[in-house]
Amino acid sequence: MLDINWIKANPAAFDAALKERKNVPFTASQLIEMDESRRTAIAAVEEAQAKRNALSKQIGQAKAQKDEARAQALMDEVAQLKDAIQAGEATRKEAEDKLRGALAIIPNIPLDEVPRGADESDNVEYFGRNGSPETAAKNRPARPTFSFKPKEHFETGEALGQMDFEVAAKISGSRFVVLKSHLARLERAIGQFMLDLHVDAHGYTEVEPPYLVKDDALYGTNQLPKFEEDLFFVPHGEGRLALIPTAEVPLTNFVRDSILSEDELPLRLTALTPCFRSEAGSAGRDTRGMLRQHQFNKVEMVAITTPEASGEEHEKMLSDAEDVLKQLGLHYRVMMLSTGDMGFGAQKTYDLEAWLPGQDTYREISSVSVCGDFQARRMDARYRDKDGKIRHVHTLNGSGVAVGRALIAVMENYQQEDGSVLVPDALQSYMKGLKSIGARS
RNA sequence: GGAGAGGUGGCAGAGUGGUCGAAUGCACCGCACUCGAAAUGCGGCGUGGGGGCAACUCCACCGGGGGUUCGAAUCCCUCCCUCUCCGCCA
Repeated sequence: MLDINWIKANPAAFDAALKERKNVPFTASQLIEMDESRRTAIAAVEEAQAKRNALSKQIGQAKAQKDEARAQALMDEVAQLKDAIQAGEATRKEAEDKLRGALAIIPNIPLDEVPRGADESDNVEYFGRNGSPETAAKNRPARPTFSFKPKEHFETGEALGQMDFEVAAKISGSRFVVLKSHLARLERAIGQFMLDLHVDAHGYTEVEPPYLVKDDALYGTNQLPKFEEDLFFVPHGEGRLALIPTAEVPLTNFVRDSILSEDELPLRLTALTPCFRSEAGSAGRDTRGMLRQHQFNKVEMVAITTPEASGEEHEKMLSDAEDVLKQLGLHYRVMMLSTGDMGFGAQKTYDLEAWLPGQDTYREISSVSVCGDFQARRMDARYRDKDGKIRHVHTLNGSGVAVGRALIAVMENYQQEDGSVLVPDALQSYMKGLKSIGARS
């Protein structure tokens, strides 16, 4: 949620900044007009309320003095205000709802350094603050070479008899997978390894959050009101709960409706959870394999910071995610998303794309975003700074990383010509020392 | 799921229809005393919004929503949550 006062002060910047973002339904002048109506309505109703309060106070005094005649006269007078107040309040609510509803579907303003562009073809490769293609090549795992034609993960998995889409379809339909045996264990190992890494080496607090959340929480992290069709809901009492599409939802909402003190920041949380997405708009995309599923596991990182610290925290979070891929020996690149490719709530997003030799391409395996105070305004998450001033926090979130996609990357990068898959060094202790997953395992 | 009790400021805890945004204590901030600190004394100390250059002023908020009333923290309805007991249960 953007600040209407900021829009009022910077209408041209608002219109210019959101030009590159998709589906921005309002101009600054429209929003400013809504705000004018809102404030007019507030002024009207508050004037009537002030009058009513003053008269009511006099009634109390008159009654205390046993002056019933005067009390009655005042009561008659104030009774006439009642309709005006009720009507005024309705007008006010309508005006406020209209403005809030409009602001709720307006995406965040990209930071200046974000490349302007229409879609992912305008994304720009990123090598770090002081990085270059050379330093990146030196510091990241190299792209593997193969003496045979590498297979896609589902070919390998099905040949191993440990990845089963048919059984999954029987049980749950399309976009589900069943993992078995050592591949199931490898999936578990990857998740445990990543979670441990963020907790032990990167300073995050491990969290086991609820997987079912309320609409309010979804609103706070931007899934509602605009992206309802991407979610799974279950009925609950008179209402409903949603299955989390990402642990970002429960973790970020930790700070909803609260005023933190500055020395509690930064707050760094991580969780390994299943994620549930209906993938409503992606019919026909990535239908083969387990790249795009209705359910997958993911390790999520969330950070809550001061406005001053969020930029640096974003770089840290990126490097925390990169560390996972480095330790797993997976070749990757980092893309800074263009304005047209960024998510709704982001000010700036880095995507980590792992090299998938079976697909002969890079695929997104992590997305790390800084949201500024956009979510904080929606959640009313604030902190008291050193001078006692209350300000909105900044929020960041990033995958660290998607477990299912990491499994794909491991399977494709560590595959052998005989169809077996080597276990990366970092995972062997999680696999009881197992070094290779073969057909007989 | 049933019965009962409760939800008030950072915390504890008064307040059952009018001058209550709310006593008191703790915590916190400033000042005085002190070499310094403690103790003590004095003062300050909620959030959001409207108006105003400002001083300031008005409105709303006592779990959420709705209602009664000239007037609601206080009365009524409803929902949520917490606690105790019972039932069920991984």
